[in-house]
Amino acid sequence: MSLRHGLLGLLVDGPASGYDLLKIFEQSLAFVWPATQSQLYGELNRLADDGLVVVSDEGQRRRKEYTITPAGRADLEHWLTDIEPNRIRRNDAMLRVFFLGTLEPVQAKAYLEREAAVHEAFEQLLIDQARDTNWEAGTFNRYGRLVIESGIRYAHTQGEWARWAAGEIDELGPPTKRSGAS
Amino acid sequence: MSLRHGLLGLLVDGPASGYDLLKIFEQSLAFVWPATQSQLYGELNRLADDGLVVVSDEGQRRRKEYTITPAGRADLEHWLTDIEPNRIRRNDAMLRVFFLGTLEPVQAKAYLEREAAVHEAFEQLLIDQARDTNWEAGTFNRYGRLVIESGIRYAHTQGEWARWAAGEIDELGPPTKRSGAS
DNA sequence: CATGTCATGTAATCCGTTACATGATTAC
DNA sequence: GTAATCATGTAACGGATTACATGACATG
Repeated sequence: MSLRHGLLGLLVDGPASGYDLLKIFEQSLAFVWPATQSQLYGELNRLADDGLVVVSDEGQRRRKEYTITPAGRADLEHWLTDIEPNRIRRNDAMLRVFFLGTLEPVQAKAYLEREAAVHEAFEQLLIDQARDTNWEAGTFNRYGRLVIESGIRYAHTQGEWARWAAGEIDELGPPTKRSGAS
Repeated sequence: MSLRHGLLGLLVDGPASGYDLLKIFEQSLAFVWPATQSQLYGELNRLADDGLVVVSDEGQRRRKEYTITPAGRADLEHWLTDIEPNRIRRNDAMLRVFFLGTLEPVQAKAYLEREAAVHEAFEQLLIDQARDTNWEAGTFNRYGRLVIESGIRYAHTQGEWARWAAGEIDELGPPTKRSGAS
């Protein structure tokens, strides 16, 4: 139900169309909660069915403008204060690390160095974005700054970790092959 | 396709049943890639259909022991070296931070302090687990140590971030309510 | 009048979760 | 003999991804 509440949260800042919300999603929420166009339009219709938003205006080009209702605001607040966040954090890149021992050490090391490079680049991207954003405008952006700071710290430690881990490979030595050889 | 390759990776360490693999998943891979019993048994059958594993033995109590095939090993290696990891990291807890401005500052602060506490507790849990594990046994565990170290660093920085963010709330001031009030 | 952008929707498929169902063996 | 553990499977449902489809308006 996170997409649903993501949309409600954006609508607190004012009425918007699905198209508007999609653009905002892509620029801001996408790194913590990506959503496709399909999913977003579907969810808006369901929110309207449930009375958490209303179509407050129909503009040109079939545009439907949605406004959050009091019920929607209540639901958002309930979500924020009473529902435990889902702590499940799937991490494809980290899953692979478990199995690096099945590769030659050179390749395992290459994998970790690539990870380091990716995180370092991403950190720089976030730093640039933080610098170029006007943090004054709107509640939403003010808290967005906290989120981007978390992203920067995350990318930084992951980069550091990957560099350290790449160094550890030499000490771990060659793979032990069970079942097949031995 | 991560569950699939997680299973293949575990089977490199030797033949195992679905039941065995489920236990290993729960203890080790679960924090980076949780899987349910249902999903796991289903995927093993699909792996067998695709010739990446074979049923090498049928034991008591309907137990089926799976062994990875050369094709399975090749597929695992291909995944590890040629396929870019999926970088999408959905984060329910962080999504909420975008919308903390819709709450009273006291509540926003409470949310972040709770986050800090959760991460600090989790960090301690991982530190204890790292201390109590025998890191000598098997390739798998040796790389598992790198993963757990990453978890410790992640939990640590997230905890630090949440404490810092809680402190920032005072400076961000009261929420600006658009659409409804104003 | 053709192309681009604004704007919304549907359908197929995949992955993951929850719940249910059942059988075989061991330990008390 | 009954409870616990080992062991595997199915069915229903929901969320996410991809692809496809279409319409309306603006610009050159």
